[in-house]
Amino acid sequence: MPATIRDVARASGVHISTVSRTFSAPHLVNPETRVRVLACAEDLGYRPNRAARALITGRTHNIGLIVADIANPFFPPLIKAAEGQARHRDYHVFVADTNEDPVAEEDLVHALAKQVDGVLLCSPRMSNSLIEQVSREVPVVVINRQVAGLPCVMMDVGQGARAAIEHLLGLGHRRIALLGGPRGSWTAREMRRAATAAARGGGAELTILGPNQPTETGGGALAEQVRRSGVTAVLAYNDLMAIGLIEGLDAIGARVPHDVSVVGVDDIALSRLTRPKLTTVATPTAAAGRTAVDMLLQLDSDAPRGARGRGPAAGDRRTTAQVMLQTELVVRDSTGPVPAPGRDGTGA
Amino acid sequence: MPATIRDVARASGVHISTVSRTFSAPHLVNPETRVRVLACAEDLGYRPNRAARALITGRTHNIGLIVADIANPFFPPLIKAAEGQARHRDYHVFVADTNEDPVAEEDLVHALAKQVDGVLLCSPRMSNSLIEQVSREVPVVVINRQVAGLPCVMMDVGQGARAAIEHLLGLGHRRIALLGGPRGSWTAREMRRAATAAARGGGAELTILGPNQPTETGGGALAEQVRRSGVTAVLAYNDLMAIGLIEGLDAIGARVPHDVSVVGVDDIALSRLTRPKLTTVATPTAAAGRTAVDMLLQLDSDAPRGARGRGPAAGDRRTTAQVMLQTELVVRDSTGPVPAPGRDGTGA
DNA sequence: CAGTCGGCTGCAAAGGTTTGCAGCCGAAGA
DNA sequence: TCTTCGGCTGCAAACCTTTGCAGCCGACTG
Repeated sequence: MPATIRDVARASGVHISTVSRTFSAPHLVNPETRVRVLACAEDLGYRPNRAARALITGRTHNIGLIVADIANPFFPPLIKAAEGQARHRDYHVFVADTNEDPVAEEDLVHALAKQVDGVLLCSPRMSNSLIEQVSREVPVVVINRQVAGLPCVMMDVGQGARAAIEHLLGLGHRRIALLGGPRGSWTAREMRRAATAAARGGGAELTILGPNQPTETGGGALAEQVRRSGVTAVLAYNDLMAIGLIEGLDAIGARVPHDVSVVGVDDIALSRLTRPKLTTVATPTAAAGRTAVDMLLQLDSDAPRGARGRGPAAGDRRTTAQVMLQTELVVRDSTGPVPAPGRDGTGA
Repeated sequence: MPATIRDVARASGVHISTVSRTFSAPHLVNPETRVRVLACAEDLGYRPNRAARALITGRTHNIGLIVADIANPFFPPLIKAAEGQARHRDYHVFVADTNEDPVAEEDLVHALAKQVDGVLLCSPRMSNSLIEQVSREVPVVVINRQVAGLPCVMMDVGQGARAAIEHLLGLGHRRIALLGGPRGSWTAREMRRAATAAARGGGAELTILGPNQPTETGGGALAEQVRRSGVTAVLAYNDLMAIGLIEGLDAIGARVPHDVSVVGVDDIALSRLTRPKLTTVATPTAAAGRTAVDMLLQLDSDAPRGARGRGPAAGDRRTTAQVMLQTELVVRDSTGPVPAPGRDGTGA
């Protein structure tokens, strides 16, 4: 039923190769012929079959986007931006969700490999060595993680954490907790390192709680512990945890920011809607998505993996860009001056 | 570089057709041969090329999922569920975002058509007739809209709206506003119809405000109008609008639920996190995603669009299931008894 | 011993497209 | 008039797989 190149050729009285060229190399065909062919194609509703094209050109014009959890509000803006950018360049995007499972992640890359020109690995849970390994099978751009020798786009959460800690120091806080993220998270490590340094530099004591589930529940579960620890401020791994924590604290009678100040990370849409509005480190997720797509597409417009193309030549280590995107502290209502000493936040 | 079926054939000393059968019809090949082939395949890291396979079988094992706005918190759970279900059945999912643009929507279907076995049209903005038209090009399942003759999965927002209105009536409200959704939305129409009927049945007066942008901003913009209209309760098109409205009301000094009760629709994750927690009509979005995928896959396992398959035979109107999923009113903190008469909500 | 049958495998066409190569035609140059 | 050349177009191979058909072989039946 769907019109093929052959139908168009027959209808317009030319050879199929001419039709092909009309679409893929218009300058090689006589303008008159071209318009005729285009007219017939339009008429028949012909659209080149990308699968067949991919078979011979070696490019599918598809990319894969693998994330840990689509429903985590951090990802949708990134997915949206990446998809938009990709389509703008005439690429389609497979989106896949690993449910935070490193094994699923690896399987997914393999399953997708033959069907895409490259894969965006977003906040991967795999080990670095595994990432390097799969990157030999299909071009990869890593988001939210640094992997030596591979193109990466990261957000400077280190700087963000520092800014957050300094903000808290400025408000007089000297006992601060860091709610750690999930095990194996590059972001979590970076935050810890930067926060520790900043706290030390400011003469504050930093308590690290975690690793934890990077969810609202994960944050809520820590309320008791935060309360008991006697800290007056908290930097959470992400907004979800921060919000969960605020809920949890509220449930046990500690008010934010009066008794405890809380800072999140990501600036998800939600953080503007909770009460109190969340002070947070804004990460440029949309920009990250766009940048990563650009890098991936750049990457494989360089690499001619034509039909008979062999693997990367020896010494072919491409210039693997690593981009660090800036973050920004957004001060809202969940942080305030340190409570007067002697009060323990019980409100008594 | 990637191993082809030929490499495996050579390595295991059989013809390529035997290798092919080893994967696609194992029972046709001698067990001994089979294990040998499988071993070689494993060895060479061979994976069948789905594009080449699609070329001849006519099935891509891909589906398309088209949504209006990935970043709208209503969609991610649906996307996640659909993707999970699809992958569970060995299908991959293209996700595309139309930015609420009907034209982009149509283009997208066409662009994807050749590359997928079917498309999920989620809360489409196209006209019904256009949907029918594109459905002749590629199998389609429509989510959140009823289109005659096409498989659809809908959520019973009518019932939900009724339940919400009755809940408000039960609290004593007699002047209620409905914040309408975007123009052309089936859901918006259903809600309006059901809400009107329910209000009339309960002897209440229903004011309809809209159509509106189905966003937080859209809701916030209506705060003034709601306040002036003198209603004591509001049913919003969705949670985002409800939350925006609550924010807006708060900004002009009207408290929820003390002065005005607000009900949303969707029960997005966010609605549990705002203060006050939102009373809302929960829609089974994940179930909708899964169901739609099942229907789509069922659909084209019926239709043998084999290599030489022609279009649907005359009188081939398949039994096009239309599924209506139940909704449920979740009562939280944004609704309360009608304010004492004589007070106008100014707090005076 | 001839014939039949079943299980397994090989053969080759087909699916829709791209692309290097060769050929055609007309025009320009000698 | 004969070459040369450039601009278009046709030819056919190639990409990787599936699948109907036919062939092979050994065993069983009569």
